[in-house]
Amino acid sequence: MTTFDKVYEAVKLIPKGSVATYGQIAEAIGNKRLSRVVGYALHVNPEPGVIPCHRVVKRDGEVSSAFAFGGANRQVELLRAEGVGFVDGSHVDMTKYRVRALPMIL
DNA sequence: AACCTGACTCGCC
DNA sequence: AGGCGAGCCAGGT
Repeated sequence: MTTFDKVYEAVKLIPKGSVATYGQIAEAIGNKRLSRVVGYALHVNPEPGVIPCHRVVKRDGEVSSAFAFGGANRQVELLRAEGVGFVDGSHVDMTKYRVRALPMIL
């Protein structure tokens, strides 16, 4: 079980219609400072259709600038399709759609 | 094998 | 309040 695998596991646990921050993923796998690694993990291994990386956003709710499935705009589209609301064109309404607590990965 | 970099976050100035 | 440096892991050069 590598750190990357844990990241993927945590991301898969994000409920549909909600989003999680990189920090929350990092926290779920044991170290909140891994937030950076979380992003890199999804960057190099976006396993399309398996890992819902579009549900992962920055701490302030802004979608990442380099999205693998066709641009940040595509990510926003996917989230909207799941019922996630936005405060503007690129910021998720974190007060309503951010997951309260993400299960710890052991 | 070492060094650099990258979807981030937080603390200090 | 905004800017900068540090800390984390893996892969490429």
